Amino acid sequence: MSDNPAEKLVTEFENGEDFCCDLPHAHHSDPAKLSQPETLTVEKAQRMSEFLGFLADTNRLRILSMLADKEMCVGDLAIALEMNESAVSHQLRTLRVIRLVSFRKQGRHVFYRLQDHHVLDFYKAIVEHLDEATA
Amino acid sequence: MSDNPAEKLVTEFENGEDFCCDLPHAHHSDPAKLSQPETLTVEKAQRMSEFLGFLADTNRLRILSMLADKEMCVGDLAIALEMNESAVSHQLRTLRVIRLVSFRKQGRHVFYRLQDHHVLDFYKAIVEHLDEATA
DNA sequence: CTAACACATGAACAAGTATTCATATATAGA
DNA sequence: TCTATATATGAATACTTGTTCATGTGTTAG
Repeated sequence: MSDNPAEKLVTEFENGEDFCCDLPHAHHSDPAKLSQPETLTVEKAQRMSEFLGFLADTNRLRILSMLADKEMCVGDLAIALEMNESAVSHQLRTLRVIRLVSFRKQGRHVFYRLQDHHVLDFYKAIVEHLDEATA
Repeated sequence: MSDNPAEKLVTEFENGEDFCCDLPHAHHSDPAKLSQPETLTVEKAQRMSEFLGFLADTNRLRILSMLADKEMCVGDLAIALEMNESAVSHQLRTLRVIRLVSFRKQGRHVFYRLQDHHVLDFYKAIVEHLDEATA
């Protein structure tokens, strides 16, 4: 919300042809400038893709969707989502590892919930953006 | 690789116990209410995960990061990202298919750019949220 | 104690995917 | 025309990942 990177839109092209492409690949952009400040470093891109990859699963999204509404235990999640309990447990483990959910134990049950409001906000943001994108 | 489960925070009271869990799984939530309005349908979760999956790749993110700044041709992207040209072309193809980028041909070159502002907005939103999330 | 239950976890298998290599198409220049 | 360049694409390979099955751990009830 604070930073506004790469605001410069992509709507300028035309005029083409003569200001470049004369030599066998005489780079169309200044090589020294290939790494702008806004450009993702490899490391950051890796962290981002890793995180998005964790989100990019139908059942994990459905689990998060459930937990966005209220905390639930493993068995009920399995029933509600019509999934194998083991599968749910495995998915919850990965969600736990990346700190998207936390849990509390109560007797034989383990109740899971979204870790914090950031997760909920991000989840909602994705849903909204994707409603537009895939409309 | 970060194998550091969030196993803390678990410190919750133990009391409870009697207001539920009497029967062998007498669901903790009303079965009739398992599908709330906010709950993702399977179809929507699938579309979302598919879309997120396309984004969940280090090199695709780096390509988008580049194109967020300005349009670029395949060869320059390959050089800037130190990737095989073929790999870049393949990735651009998938980005094209899901309409995240568009292109214009100019002589032997093909210049790619982000498809529209939604893509840029979404990309920025992710970067911001992940800055918080992975900070 | 013993049995039933709730959940976790490791291993194995299946399905998906990114990269590379070889090749194809298309354009520009000689 | 022929050659070099720029990009695209199919196939093969290697890698990742989600699910299932079997089993292990911990808890409650009888």
